Amino acid sequence: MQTSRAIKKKDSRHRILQAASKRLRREGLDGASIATVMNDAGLTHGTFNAHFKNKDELTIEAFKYSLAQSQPRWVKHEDRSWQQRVRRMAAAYLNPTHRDHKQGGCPIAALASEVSSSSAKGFRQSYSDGVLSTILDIAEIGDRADNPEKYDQSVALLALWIGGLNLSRNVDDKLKSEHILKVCNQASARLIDG
Amino acid sequence: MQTSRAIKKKDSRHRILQAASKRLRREGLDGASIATVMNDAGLTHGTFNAHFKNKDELTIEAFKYSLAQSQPRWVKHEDRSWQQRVRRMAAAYLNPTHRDHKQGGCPIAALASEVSSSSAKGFRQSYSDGVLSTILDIAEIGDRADNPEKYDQSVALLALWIGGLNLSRNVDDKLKSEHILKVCNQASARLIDG
DNA sequence: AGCTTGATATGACGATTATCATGTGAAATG
DNA sequence: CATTTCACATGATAATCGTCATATCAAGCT
Repeated sequence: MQTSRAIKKKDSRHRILQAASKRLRREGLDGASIATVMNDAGLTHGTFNAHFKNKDELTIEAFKYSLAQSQPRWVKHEDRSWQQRVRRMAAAYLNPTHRDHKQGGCPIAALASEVSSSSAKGFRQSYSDGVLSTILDIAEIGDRADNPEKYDQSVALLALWIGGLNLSRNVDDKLKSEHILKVCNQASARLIDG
Repeated sequence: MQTSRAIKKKDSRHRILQAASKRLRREGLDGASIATVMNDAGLTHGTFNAHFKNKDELTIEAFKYSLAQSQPRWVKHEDRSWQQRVRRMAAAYLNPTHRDHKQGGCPIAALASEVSSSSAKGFRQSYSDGVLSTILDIAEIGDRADNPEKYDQSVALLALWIGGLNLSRNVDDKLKSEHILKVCNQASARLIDG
């Protein structure tokens, strides 16, 4: 049975994860301090250990949480073709809204250059798993062997998207930033149309 | 005149920048603590202020330093064509050696996802400038107007390279990591050959 | 009702951080 | 050679961090 206390705790954990995933994406691995996250969740910092073993565990869980949240990005639409589908996904990924909402956006892009220097081994593993499953999601296959060509195209697309999104986030000039997004969109189309 | 003291100080500053640029690329913005950097440079942490105003200034200078160091990556070779040149650069960028030597590699890739959350405003500006000048370096032009098509191709290439390098750094499986590099190399070729 | 459980609060701990005031010793100056 | 200058060392400072021991108080159980 779910006692009201258990429900309350589950709800708190959910709020903590929600807050942590936002901070994680917006401010990076070191930015999401426990005190800040707990405060965002409406709790005091000392209660943290009751919900997570330590910060590494929170980081891993928050990453998985945000990855699951951004999963809808890759789900099937009514697309006429895979080419059509990829073009739609590129447009959704490489656009000013996603660029300006890092805290709610793709965690793979948001943490791309921080993972390798993280001391949390489990987090690196989770990120790696996330990348590989995202590639398969883009390709709409369960394994590379199902369609090596599509898999390889998806790898290049994800690389282009992550790189393009981060470049656009880091270029001050608004016009140039949006030009980067546009150009990467076009390059996506060229990569699939062959 | 250069007194021996002035030479010594210049040399110390050089060693600090060298150490900081390595730490910055390997461990990110927060990883390069002053104490660690100064220790790497063979000095004590307290002396830091004699060389730099504060940590933000060090970060900016270290970034510029590493950008200048990796400039040779883009310089002219005896290439038969721009296509040939870009193919050579892609191969030099997207390879296991560069992947495994983050501390000596491209600072744009090493900090790609950390810049936007940095509190150091001057650093974001420097990074932005670095990105834009790198695009021009790849295109071998002085301004986008000189050759808009080449400029746009260079934008997409840089995005693909940064994204691909970071993905390969963050995928645990060695074979899959190297496959990512290979695939992005091929995609580079397709983006230029049209 | 009395007792136990558990979710959260309070507060302290050591470690690490950036910054800065002061001390020291050797190089530069006259 | 006496004095000044300056690169660097030493040590203190306050702030922030992750972690944890203990307290509180309401929910659940007998």
